[in-house]
Amino acid sequence: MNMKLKLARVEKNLSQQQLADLTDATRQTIGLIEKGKYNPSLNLCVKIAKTLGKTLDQLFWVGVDDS
Amino acid sequence: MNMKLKLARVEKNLSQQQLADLTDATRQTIGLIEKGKYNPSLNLCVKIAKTLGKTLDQLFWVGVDDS
DNA sequence: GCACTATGCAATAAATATTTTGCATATTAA
DNA sequence: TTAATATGCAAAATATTTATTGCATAGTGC
Repeated sequence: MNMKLKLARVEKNLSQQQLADLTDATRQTIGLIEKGKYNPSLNLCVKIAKTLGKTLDQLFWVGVDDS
Repeated sequence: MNMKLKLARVEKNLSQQQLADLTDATRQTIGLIEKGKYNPSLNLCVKIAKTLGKTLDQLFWVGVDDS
């Protein structure tokens, strides 16, 4: 479950469908990534991060300072 | 051409083959990623970054402060 | 109740990452 | 010269992401 991604999306008031449209993906793909069900490509990760105003690390890196 | 990745690997004195072994990938995959020829999965990016002691952003993010 | 949006889940198809194998060149060391 | 390492390139096979489609449920507002 990628909480950081879900939180960043909700903070921007975007639905899964809207984020999918903005990143040339589908709703299913976004949903599965948020659920941690798979393993997106780097390009898609970058698109998502830029769309949400975050970096790769902020959305997809398991940092040492995670609680 | 992913220079940041190549530089980080060479700084660690690793061959493409050695990095591939450490990340459960193949030499070809590492070579193609360094050449910018494709689009690795997030999991592989994370493995590579951890192996090289870097973060995703340091290897795969096109930062605003790139010269 | 009824329409509408948001999300989850699942099967199939399509696209593409990754592996496997082999051969090529350049470099370095014995 | 010969052996060994490092890298590039390419074709075919495999694995996995991603798209497509459809149906289900919960919530909201009319």
